[in-house]
Amino acid sequence: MKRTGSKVSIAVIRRLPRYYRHLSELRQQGTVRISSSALGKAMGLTASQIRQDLFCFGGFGQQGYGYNVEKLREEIGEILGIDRGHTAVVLGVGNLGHALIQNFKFGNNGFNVEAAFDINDEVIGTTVGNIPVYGVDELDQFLREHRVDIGVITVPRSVAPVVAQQLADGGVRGIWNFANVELKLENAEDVVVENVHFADSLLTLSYMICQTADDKETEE
Amino acid sequence: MKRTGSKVSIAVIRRLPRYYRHLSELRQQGTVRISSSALGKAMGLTASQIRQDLFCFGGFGQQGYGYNVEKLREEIGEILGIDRGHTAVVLGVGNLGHALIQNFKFGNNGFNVEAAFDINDEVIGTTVGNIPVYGVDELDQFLREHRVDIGVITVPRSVAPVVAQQLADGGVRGIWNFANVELKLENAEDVVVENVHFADSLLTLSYMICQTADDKETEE
DNA sequence: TAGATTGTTAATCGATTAACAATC
DNA sequence: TAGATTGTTAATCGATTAACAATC
Repeated sequence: MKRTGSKVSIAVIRRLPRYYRHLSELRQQGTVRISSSALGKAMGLTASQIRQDLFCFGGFGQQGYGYNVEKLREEIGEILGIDRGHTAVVLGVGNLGHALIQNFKFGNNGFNVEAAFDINDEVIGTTVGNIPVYGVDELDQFLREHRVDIGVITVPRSVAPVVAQQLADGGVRGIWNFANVELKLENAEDVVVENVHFADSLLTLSYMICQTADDKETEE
Repeated sequence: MKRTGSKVSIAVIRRLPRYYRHLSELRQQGTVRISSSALGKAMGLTASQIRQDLFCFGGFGQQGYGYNVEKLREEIGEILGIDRGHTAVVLGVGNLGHALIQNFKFGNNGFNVEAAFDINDEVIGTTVGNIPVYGVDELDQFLREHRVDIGVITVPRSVAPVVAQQLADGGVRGIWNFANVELKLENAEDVVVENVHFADSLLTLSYMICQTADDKETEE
């Protein structure tokens, strides 16, 4: 089990959810065991890298056999903290907040959404997919009365920093940020911010399609 | 200008949109010039890395002065292809498709959304934020009649592969994929897929908040 | 047992950082 | 000119790949 406290690189960490997803698919297909080379081929990674990645956490395979899909999936899920009963609140019930609450499977990733908050009187007091919507003025009190692990920020970028600080002060441990700003938090050393920057993603795609077009022209 | 055809690493490319965003903010604040060290401090990068990154494209600074914010922003924008008049179509007008069309500023990133497609008769024929919604059965014809650079996939994961293949066959150059599947395209060597995996992002955050919690316990 | 495949160390490769001459 | 800061090469660091003994 060797839960080494020593740093595992962020590159490895960001591959874990992909492993988890692929293993979940394999499990659904009824695959019982898989070798590092087979998994690598399916995911576009080298067998070596997969073994090295898993070795960071102790290695969950068996020589001559490979990895048990079900077991490896569970182990990775545990590493990612899917079994910890994390809780979340959503800040901003606009189009994106709505979309996340209604379509995104928080439960599959070990999170339970406890409440949502907005400033718009038209949505306050309603529920979205069984989640109650409160006014932002009730946020501080809610955070005092409930253990909330993360806040999901889907408010406009202008108010995002304020809401983020409020969440951090209220004791959340992480912020999942969909607003297109780099959040800078005060007195919040331990609060982790994970950004989802749509624009960055789209611009990367923009660059890459230009490249393929250019390559064709110069035929290199 | 030295537009070297030689490979620029993906790590560098993925930093370019961040540079662009920060430079846009600086410009709005009225900042005229900035040094690599000042920009580095603001972005959490080393000055060396910034100069090295920009050097990949020829370097846009001036010794003893630094970088002109406006000019550097424009240069990076050009590298990213923001000025190329890219076009997009959105596949799936559910909550997420709606959110993207109405809230995400495609225009700021050099994209114009030409149309959206869905299977639901209730939305077909309507418009969302001035974008007409057609039936998916009209997609092939639309792609034949219009130059569409990218397709934005916000359909359920079960139908995503089919739609993606249709887009690729129809000649798009990129796919911006929000469905939680790894797309495998046939006969589409040049089609670039950029994934936005919400689950991967959330699970990474989940891991990281577990870490900070564990660190505290073991007080290392 | 023989074959397969991992765990784990070593070698390689690439990306980041450091250094400094060039030059504005 | 003197000071500042880049462009650019060299050094370092870290991540990926290769190799192979361990072992199921």
